[in-house]
Amino acid sequence: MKRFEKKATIKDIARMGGVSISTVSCALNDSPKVRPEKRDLIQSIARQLNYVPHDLARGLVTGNSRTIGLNIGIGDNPYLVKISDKIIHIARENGYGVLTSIWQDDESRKKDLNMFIQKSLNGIISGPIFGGYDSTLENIYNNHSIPMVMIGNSEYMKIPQIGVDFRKAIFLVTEHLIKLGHKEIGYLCMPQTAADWLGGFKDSLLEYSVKYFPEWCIEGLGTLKEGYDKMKLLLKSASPLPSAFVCHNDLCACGALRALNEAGLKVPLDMSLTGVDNIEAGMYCTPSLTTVNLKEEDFAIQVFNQLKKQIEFTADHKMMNLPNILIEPELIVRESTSPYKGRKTK
Amino acid sequence: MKRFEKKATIKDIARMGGVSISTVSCALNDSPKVRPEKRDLIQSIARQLNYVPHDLARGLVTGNSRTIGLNIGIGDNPYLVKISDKIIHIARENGYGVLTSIWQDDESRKKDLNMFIQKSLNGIISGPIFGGYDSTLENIYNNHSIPMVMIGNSEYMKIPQIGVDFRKAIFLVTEHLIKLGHKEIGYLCMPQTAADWLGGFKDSLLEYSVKYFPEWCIEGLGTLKEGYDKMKLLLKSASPLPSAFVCHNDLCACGALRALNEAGLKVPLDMSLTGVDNIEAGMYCTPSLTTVNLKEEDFAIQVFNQLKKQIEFTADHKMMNLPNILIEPELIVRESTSPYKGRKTK
DNA sequence: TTGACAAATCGAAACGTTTCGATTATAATA
DNA sequence: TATTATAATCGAAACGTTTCGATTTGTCAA
Repeated sequence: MKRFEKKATIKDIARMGGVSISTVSCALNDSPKVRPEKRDLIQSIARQLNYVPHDLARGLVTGNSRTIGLNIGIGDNPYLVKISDKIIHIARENGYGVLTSIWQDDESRKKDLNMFIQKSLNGIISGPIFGGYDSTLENIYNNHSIPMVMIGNSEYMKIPQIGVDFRKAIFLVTEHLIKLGHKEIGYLCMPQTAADWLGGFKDSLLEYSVKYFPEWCIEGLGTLKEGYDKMKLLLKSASPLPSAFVCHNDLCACGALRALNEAGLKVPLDMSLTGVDNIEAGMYCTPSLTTVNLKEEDFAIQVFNQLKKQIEFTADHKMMNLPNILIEPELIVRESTSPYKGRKTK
Repeated sequence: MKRFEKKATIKDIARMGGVSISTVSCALNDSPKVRPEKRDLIQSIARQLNYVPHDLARGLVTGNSRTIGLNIGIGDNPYLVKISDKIIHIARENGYGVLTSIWQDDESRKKDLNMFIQKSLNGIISGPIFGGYDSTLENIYNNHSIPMVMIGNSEYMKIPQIGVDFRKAIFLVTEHLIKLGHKEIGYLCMPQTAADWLGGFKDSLLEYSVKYFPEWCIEGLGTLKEGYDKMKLLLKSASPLPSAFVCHNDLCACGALRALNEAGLKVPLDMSLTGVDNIEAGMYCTPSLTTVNLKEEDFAIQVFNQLKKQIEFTADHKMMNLPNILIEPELIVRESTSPYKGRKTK
């Protein structure tokens, strides 16, 4: 076939092979109803004509687009990039195309989800949503019979969820610092979800009877810039400084590290520092980051599997109740934390 | 509409409104052929029934899926992630969904491209391909009448390309180092595309009459791990060391930086280091990286625009010859390079 | 040879739209 | 009021498949 020639259809094959359209369809789908010799003949004609099945037509009649939608807010975080990457990969291995949308605000998110509905996707993966209630997503879920899983976790939402036990993650790093002898610990926490993760932080302090200093608990997004900016702010205002600092992810920890370096402070000598996510950058920065492994590969697999289950259930017109899943975090100790050796004054 | 109810179609609206199917179609598409009052009535019925247009059906008849395919090998590189992110964003603003595939090897790549063809996409973006000849892509381009742009550049390929003048990029950083007085410069270069980029390196040396040391020209992929591993190797083998080192991207420069740190060498005092890409991690590591800005935003816009042009041309059955585009790189000097102060011996 | 039964093939409807030519309703003109 | 011209609406075909019930072909036993 040359450029600008019209595509061959099942009809062309039928004409050429002197058989009916339905026979061609069966033959191409390897149905046992068609005689092997005829099947081979038809398939060879198809090959000869450079035939490519027309998924739109097929989808229209079967009601199956063999495509899922991934609607994710990566916000520059390599952890979410990895998860997306992996999901796309697994989906492809399972024969699904992945329509991807990356949202930055709620409005674009809504538009994208509506587009997803129009395209009769087999299912939707959306996230991350940590805590709170997202009406956009829940409306889509309730108003359309479409399989969906949500990345994140929120007790207020009825959509099947795959999340990470962030509370536990924060607990782990905090506990680690406390066990190293630190007693003055700061925390850079997410604005929206402060409550739950902050809970992990406080739990840990409480369990080991360490005092909580609200003035060292700063809100900031999980980006390099925010980690840098907020740490700089802390360095300007606080003296003496906390001897250890918990960042809510590796990315902002790297930013904070930069701010500390600029101020001439050594990590971990002058201040221990921890992240969460176990991104590659945290392994190769100096000092390498103590962090929490959130097993992105496992995560992605679980996400896809839950969606697949739902797709199958829905196809069978069965109702199902999928349990929410929480990925268990795992502490990884590296160079950015060390035993307490006193606090630094500016 | 409740879960598991069948979706409303244009037919339902027609019945309910006591009009014909075609009138409904026109009304929903805001055609001037239908009387305003009737239009509003129909649209309100549509809203009431929670009607969502069926893109598969629409695509089947119009031959337009309003979807493009993005087939990209990001290989962990944040620069390519940014470009993808941006492309997806722009495409959405232009009303296109984006079917995404992330390839790691040529086989999965081929499979994904074939899926793209089946889905009757409006166009395909594929890359990156630097140098050499990729038969998979060119076959798809030649055998199917589908608009396509390629990310990268290769003189052997006939597909419209958007690339970066990497030769120039490498030239710029090398020149910068030479102007700082460095005369013994190493280079971590891409394996496949060594020829062209290496050309930029050699050009620069030649122009300023600086000697080329092939033993310091190491091949390695553009990942953190490779940067780290290869720099470690260099540190083990060479003494005295080069006083400056050019990495073919920021990511492997960060890896190399880590290796230098581990060996107790200070950047830039003991060795100047440069990257390419201007990723965020290079801004926030210590020392921050001297690099080359490849203007990913601009890049993404150009990619989409070229594809769009092609889509429009193809729709009009016009032939067109799009010129290849090369993004002009721009040197960014930061902390990782400093004037020559002698070489380090192990 | 005929009849019966299974296997292979076929025809037609259906999926949900768009679109174009035909038809009908409306308004303007004679 | 009759005639036209124009605007609004409609009917039907088409897009490329799948699928199911109907029909034909083939095989074997009587």
